Amino acid sequence: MTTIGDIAKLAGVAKSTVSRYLNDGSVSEATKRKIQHIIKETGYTPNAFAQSLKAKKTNIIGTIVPRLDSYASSRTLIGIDEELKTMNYQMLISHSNLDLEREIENIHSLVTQKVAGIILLATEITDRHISIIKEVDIPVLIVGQQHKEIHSLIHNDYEAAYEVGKYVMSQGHKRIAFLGANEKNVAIGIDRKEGFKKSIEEAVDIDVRFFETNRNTLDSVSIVYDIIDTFCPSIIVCATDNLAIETMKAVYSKGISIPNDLSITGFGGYEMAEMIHPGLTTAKFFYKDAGNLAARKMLSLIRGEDTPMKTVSGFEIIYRESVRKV
Amino acid sequence: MTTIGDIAKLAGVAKSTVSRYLNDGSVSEATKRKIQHIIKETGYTPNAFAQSLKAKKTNIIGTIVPRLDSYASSRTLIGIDEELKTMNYQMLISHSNLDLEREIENIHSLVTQKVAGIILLATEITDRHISIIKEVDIPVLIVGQQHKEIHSLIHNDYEAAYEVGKYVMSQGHKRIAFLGANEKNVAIGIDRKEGFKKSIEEAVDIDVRFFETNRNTLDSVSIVYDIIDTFCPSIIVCATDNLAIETMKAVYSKGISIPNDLSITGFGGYEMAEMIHPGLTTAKFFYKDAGNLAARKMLSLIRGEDTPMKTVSGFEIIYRESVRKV
DNA sequence: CTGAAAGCGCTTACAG
DNA sequence: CTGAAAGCGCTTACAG
Repeated sequence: MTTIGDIAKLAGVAKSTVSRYLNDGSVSEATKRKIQHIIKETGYTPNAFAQSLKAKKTNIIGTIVPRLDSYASSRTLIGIDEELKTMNYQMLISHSNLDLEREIENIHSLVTQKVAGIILLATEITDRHISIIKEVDIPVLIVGQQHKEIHSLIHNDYEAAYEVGKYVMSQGHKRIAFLGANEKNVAIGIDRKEGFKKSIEEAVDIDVRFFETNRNTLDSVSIVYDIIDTFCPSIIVCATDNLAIETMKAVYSKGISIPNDLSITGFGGYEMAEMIHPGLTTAKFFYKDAGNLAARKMLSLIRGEDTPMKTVSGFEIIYRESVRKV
Repeated sequence: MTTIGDIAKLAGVAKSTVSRYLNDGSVSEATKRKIQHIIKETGYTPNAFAQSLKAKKTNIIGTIVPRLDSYASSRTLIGIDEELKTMNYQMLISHSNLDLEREIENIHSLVTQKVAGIILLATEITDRHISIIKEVDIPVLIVGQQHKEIHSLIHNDYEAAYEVGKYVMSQGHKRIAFLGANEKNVAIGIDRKEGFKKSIEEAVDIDVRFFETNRNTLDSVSIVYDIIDTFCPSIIVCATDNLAIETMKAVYSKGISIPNDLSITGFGGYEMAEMIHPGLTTAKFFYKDAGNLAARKMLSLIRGEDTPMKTVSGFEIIYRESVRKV
């Protein structure tokens, strides 16, 4: 292992000069070239531990992800990683397994590891989150949820749901079931529902009913059976793509055809929404782009630049075959 | 930030004693209690950089993942992380984005970061992989592929494919299409095909044809149309679940019904295979368990224990509605 | 622009 | 069982 001392000796300069070359760079052109050459030759890379020990900061951004096996999370992480790399930062992932307790522990342990900042892919923001985030002295950015006291990056759940609602009505649907998710997840459980509600506000002559699951996926098919038996809608608007795909399955199992007898929509724009048959009409969010954005926002937070508390990432409605015009 | 020096002062002992308490622990009961108490009170956690700088090793296991947004990868990572935590190790993920060049760079950069070992979720093992893995002086474990010169953990692709083949024939299928994946991925492209071939060796009166895509998913629907038009099988055995799901879609688009007119099977046991309609018959691999196993295997490699070069993780055939008895 | 020196928070022989 | 001291590989005032 070559150290900064070896480089210095080979270049005939002091360690501090090599260090300066590596950092601020107030070094003469001649020595610069000499050092550069030697570093290339030896394949020297600075010891990150020594750097961090001395500099008391790292170029590591910690991320906390509730579920590694979720399309939205993975895509967001890919976006964060991609952007961080270009800025010479590194991403460290910690997995909370949907456990809010563990999420808080993870914040602590990332702080102990002296990460430069934390990006939390959030599901639910509790008071304990708020207080620990404020108490910690590195920037924390939440993605997917918002809170007025914390920097956040959200998807435009509200607008997306509004557009979905408008589209559904434009297709002539009058008996509409909205299958929502648990309200503890504000973005998915509440914002999507409220955006949808807004869209039907001025509609006349329609019948809308709201249903809710305990999670972002189906707890049991019985809720779908219930919706069909008691309400008999022409369309079910589901709050997530996974929910929509599971609903489709439950619908089929009753011998009902999609979209001929019943239409379905989702939210998310997961890869699967396109792969299945019929293709799922959905509001697509740009998870990877949001990840890029989050990384950039984190960097400006670290640099102490003036950064808006809330950033909103876009969406696009994808029209596929799961919705029929009535 | 409290340091080991603060603890020492408060406890009235030397730093080395505190350090000893933290490590080997040859400390008297009395001082042990004293130190323990102070550590608890101050919430002291050792500075990981200083530790690593001095000890020249870390308790970090680097993982290299080709795609973060793949079910198999995510579940494996969850398994690795889970197990590593119980052994007081930490997982560091680096993403290669399916780029073999980057995979090799990642190995280098993990080594630079002094990780204790590397787990590579492999897709393709090239000669350059072999040589860099041998040249590096920390243990490297590949998961998902095998190579006789490297420690590996594989899924039982061969046996699983054999069982799938046997099952398909037990259901009376005689015109069978096998839709394989790119052979560069040996586990998926070759082992699954060979296992399947083995199962049909002694079958009489059947007609089997082999097709191949360039990736693990469908490049275009035309290959499915081709299979149907030129061969007209009663079942298509697909080398991955994603391939099977996309094939189902292509099949539907021709107005063909599954499984009435055509049966489909996959490999993987992805969450989606269950969520779609009809449910996909598939060989399920235990990705999370494999991750657990990989972590344990890595630890015994680090400890220099005697470890078999190759470990094989199990599988289970899941029977769902996508296959019909003819 | 450059170098000598101190120090970041630990660990590890060594001596007692 | 315990402590003093050296040193891991860097960075950063300070002085020139």
